[in-house]
Order: sequence, then structure tokens, then C-alpha cells
Amino acid sequence: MEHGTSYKERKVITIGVVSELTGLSERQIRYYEERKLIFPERSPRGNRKYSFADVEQLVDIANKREEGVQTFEIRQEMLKEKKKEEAKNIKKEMLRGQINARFGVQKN
Amino acid sequence: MEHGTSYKERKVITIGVVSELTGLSERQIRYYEERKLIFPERSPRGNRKYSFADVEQLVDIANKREEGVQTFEIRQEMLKEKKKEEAKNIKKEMLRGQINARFGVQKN
DNA sequence: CGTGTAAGGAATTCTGACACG
DNA sequence: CGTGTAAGGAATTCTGACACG
Repeated sequence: MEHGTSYKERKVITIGVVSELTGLSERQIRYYEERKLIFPERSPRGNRKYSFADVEQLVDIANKREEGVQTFEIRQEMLKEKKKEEAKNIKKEMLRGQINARFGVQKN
Repeated sequence: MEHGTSYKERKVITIGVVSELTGLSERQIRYYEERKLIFPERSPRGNRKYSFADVEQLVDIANKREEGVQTFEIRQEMLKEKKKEEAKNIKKEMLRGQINARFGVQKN
């Protein structure tokens, strides 16, 4: 990766565009941030900037909300997902460690 | 593709962010549009929106300009590139036609 | 030709708050 | 709890123009 993040992860979209893209109001988008469901970056002046991944996350949140799921519960589910991901990554790293130990020591 | 365009092509970035990303002034970015080097979309209200592909294009343009290449010349080069792409695509389509003619008629 | 800048107006975004439920 | 809204201010964006070169 040339810049640390892919197009999908780079935070470059302003809240107005996110609102158009998701159909959510800016109020809703800001509230979901308050509830720690979404984590925009800030421009120098303080404007929120979102990634495509954030937009997709928001669409998921919107669907859950329509089903009546509360933001608190959505947060719980997100944390579970995150742990699963971490477990996966640890397995990968262990495997990599095994391979390096036997076949050589390429950093990264 | 789920929406006609990939993350790279979707026009969602405002001119201020493009300016930060490229280091070009808004004035320059608008001028390159005037010279038909770049083609942002417009939001409902009229604000320009760019894609990551546009951002990369602008970086290329900036490099050419530093070398003293004029916008007119840059445009010429772009048109040449475009023709090459089209020629490639025509070849692909012809090949596909050949295959369909011999082995079956799957549309698309 | 390519870019800076001041100008004026319209739309954007931000925060903190009140409202309803 | 989740969302709407009015409030006031600061930053954003737009266009058309003058300037310099």
C-alpha cells in the first residue's frame, strides 16, 4: 500500500455527501458518532470526514435501526465482530511466525 | 459492480479536500477543469465532486505543469491515451464476438 | 497562459440546547 | 432513546472579474 490505506478506508467524504449517499440525516450521522458506532476523522478546521467503509457501516446501522435494534446493541455486535477479526489476525501472525522460524527471517 | 462504479471512480470528494490531497489551489483545480483536463460531477446545489481517480489525474497534471508542459499539451496527451484505451477495448470486444460465434450466445 | 486575489452571496458545517416521547 | 429543529457563527464553495505577465 502506497499510503497506509486503500480507497475504501481513506477519510475524505464530508457529512453532506455521506447524508446523500446513505439517506440518513446529518443529525443521525452525528448521533451515531456520539454513540461510538462510527469514527470520522476531522479536517484541520474541524469538519468530519468519512470513508467509503464508514458509509457502508452507516448503511448497516440504518438497517439495524429499522429493525428496531438500539444503538447500544449495535455497538455490542460491532465489538464482537471486532474481536473475531482480531482472533483471525492473531492466528495469521502465529502462522507467519512459524513459517519465519523454519524458513527464514524476512521482516514484514 | 454493485453501483456502476468502484470506490476509485465514485465522485464524492469536495474541492477543499482535493486541494489538501493534491497540494493544488482551488483556483488551479477549477482552471484545469476549464481547460478540460478534469471532469468533476456536481452536487444538487452545484458543488464540484471528484473521485480518487480525479485526484490521481490532478497529481499527474501537477507534475507535467512543473516540467513546464502547457495545459493544451497535457490535453493532447490525454486524448492520445484515451484512444489507445478505446483501441484495446475494441479488440477485446472483437475477440468476445469470435468466441460467442463459435461457442454459444451468452449475452454479456 | 496560468494563477492570485478581493467581492458578494448562497450553502455547509459545527456545537449546545430545547422538544417530544 | 433517537431524532427534529431553530440559533449563531465560522468556514466552504461558487461565479465573474481584474491583475500580472
